[in-house]
Amino acid sequence: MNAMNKPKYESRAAVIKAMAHPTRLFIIDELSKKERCVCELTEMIGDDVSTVSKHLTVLKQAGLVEMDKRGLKVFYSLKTPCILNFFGCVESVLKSQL
Amino acid sequence: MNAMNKPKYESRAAVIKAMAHPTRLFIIDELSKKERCVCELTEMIGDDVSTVSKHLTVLKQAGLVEMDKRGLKVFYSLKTPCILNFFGCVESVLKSQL
DNA sequence: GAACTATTTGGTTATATTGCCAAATAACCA
DNA sequence: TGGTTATTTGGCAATATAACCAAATAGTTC
Repeated sequence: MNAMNKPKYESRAAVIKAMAHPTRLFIIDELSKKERCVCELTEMIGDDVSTVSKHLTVLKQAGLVEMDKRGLKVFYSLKTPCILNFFGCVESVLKSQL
Repeated sequence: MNAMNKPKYESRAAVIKAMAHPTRLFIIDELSKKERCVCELTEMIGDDVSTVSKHLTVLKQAGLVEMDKRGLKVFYSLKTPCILNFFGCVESVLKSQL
């Protein structure tokens, strides 16, 4: 017996998994204010550029951000602002923990 | 330079990570309809009971579900229904992928 | 074309997650 | 007490993730 529609939950999980990292949540928060190039995000985060670049790739693959190359720089922006509504709920989960 | 408030994003990521698995998303969906015992969820999912039990532990630790032991059975229920609002946004991300 | 800057890709290592089986625990019933 | 059912826990193997460094790529400028 398997009442679970796997593909449906697998595709949802892929999107949510892409958000499930502190650095990527920070990036989402930051991009909700304005677009940013990789160099700016790297400066703010303090990790190696290659690490930040890989996080951005994960977010892009999930369809959460999009990129725009202008000259040497690549600017990333938030594609789906509705995910921001979610953070309020996450905060309430955290508060209910205490 | 590190402009990222790490603890804030780490605690948020912990909650989101708990959701980031197809089986756990299914459980959340199911519990949004009504409480369920481990045996019912296991039957629907089709994995080993121990696997389902561990998924439930992850959700409980994150503060997303709560349990109520009655006799031999343990009933789990959704503690924070606001996370359901999020799935609509996830679906729109998936649609924008095509 | 050479030098420079910004970003991505490849490779390696360390750590975390998942799923199964077997064994332990807990509550019920005869 | 002994047997049965429901759930959790421990342990193991397979796989996935994350971070760093080094090297490759792409676009600019001289």
